[in-house]
Amino acid sequence: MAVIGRLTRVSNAIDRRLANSFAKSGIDGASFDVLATLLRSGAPHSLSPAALADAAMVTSSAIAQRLNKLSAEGLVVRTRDATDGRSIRVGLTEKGRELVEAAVPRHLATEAELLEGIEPADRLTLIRLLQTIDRNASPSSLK
Amino acid sequence: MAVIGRLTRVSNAIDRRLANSFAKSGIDGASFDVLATLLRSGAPHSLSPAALADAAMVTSSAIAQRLNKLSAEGLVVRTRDATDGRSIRVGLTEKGRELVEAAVPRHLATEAELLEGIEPADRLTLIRLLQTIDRNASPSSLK
DNA sequence: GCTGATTTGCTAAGCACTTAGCTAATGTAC
DNA sequence: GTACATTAGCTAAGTGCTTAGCAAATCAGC
Repeated sequence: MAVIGRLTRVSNAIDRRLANSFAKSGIDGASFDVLATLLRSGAPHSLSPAALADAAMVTSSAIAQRLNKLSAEGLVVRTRDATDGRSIRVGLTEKGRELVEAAVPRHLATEAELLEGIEPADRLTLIRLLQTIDRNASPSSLK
Repeated sequence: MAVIGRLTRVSNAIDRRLANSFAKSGIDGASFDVLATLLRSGAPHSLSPAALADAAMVTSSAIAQRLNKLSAEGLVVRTRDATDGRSIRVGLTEKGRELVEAAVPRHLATEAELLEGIEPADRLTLIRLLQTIDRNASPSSLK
């Protein structure tokens, strides 16, 4: 048994492994998360802080702090939205784009290493089981 | 695909669910971790901070801070080890024992809920796959 | 078109962890 | 038996998250 404990443990191990991979790209996991989300969004590589918070599954406050850091490093720029004065557009700078484009392949390689020795069929099984747990963990009626 | 991302996501969902369960017992996850480890250790329910850090997979510094909190709440007591002046024995107080004994059944029930709808055979498969990823994540030669 | 409610993003404060570095007790080499 | 290294636990400082709460812009009802 001890499924839940093991899952948590593996998640922590994965975190450490990925952090190690990101460090080699001169970045941290939270920053990569933001930059990669912007990159994936396609041209013009800009999203609102709210959209970034949603994608990262953290609070908008956490995103504001990540953006402060990334902005100070010159990896993203914040510009006011022309059509809605409340909104902000977060865009990748040239430097930010180059950094994340270099980090992505290394990250994918690390993820591939983590799944080495697991057959495609088993990967699908794993996804199915995780989905079940996810549903159990987030019941609409949270007691 | 996206196995790794999903695993991290599920782990976070589990954390939130367990935190919700612990809250109903008037405790937090980190505190429960310490108290339950002491309870599991059997009579006289006392371990060293180093042993607790090992079990919780956090630094000894983190354990020292958890113990400061638990001690202030009267749930554990620190006593010097008679045979080794450097060592400390962390023991459960009566209050701490009662609290954790009340929290355990609720915690087990929550874990059971999380695994609802997963057959015993699938649980074994899940454990096997997680073990593989764990091994991949912690290679002796961490590059 | 004005007023109150909502949306958006932010800062401040609190929390639990980490790393760095400290003190005190014990072990080891000679 | 003295000097150096090691072990055990701790505090201090830094990090990145959370919740609480703020200010500014927009929306909705009348």
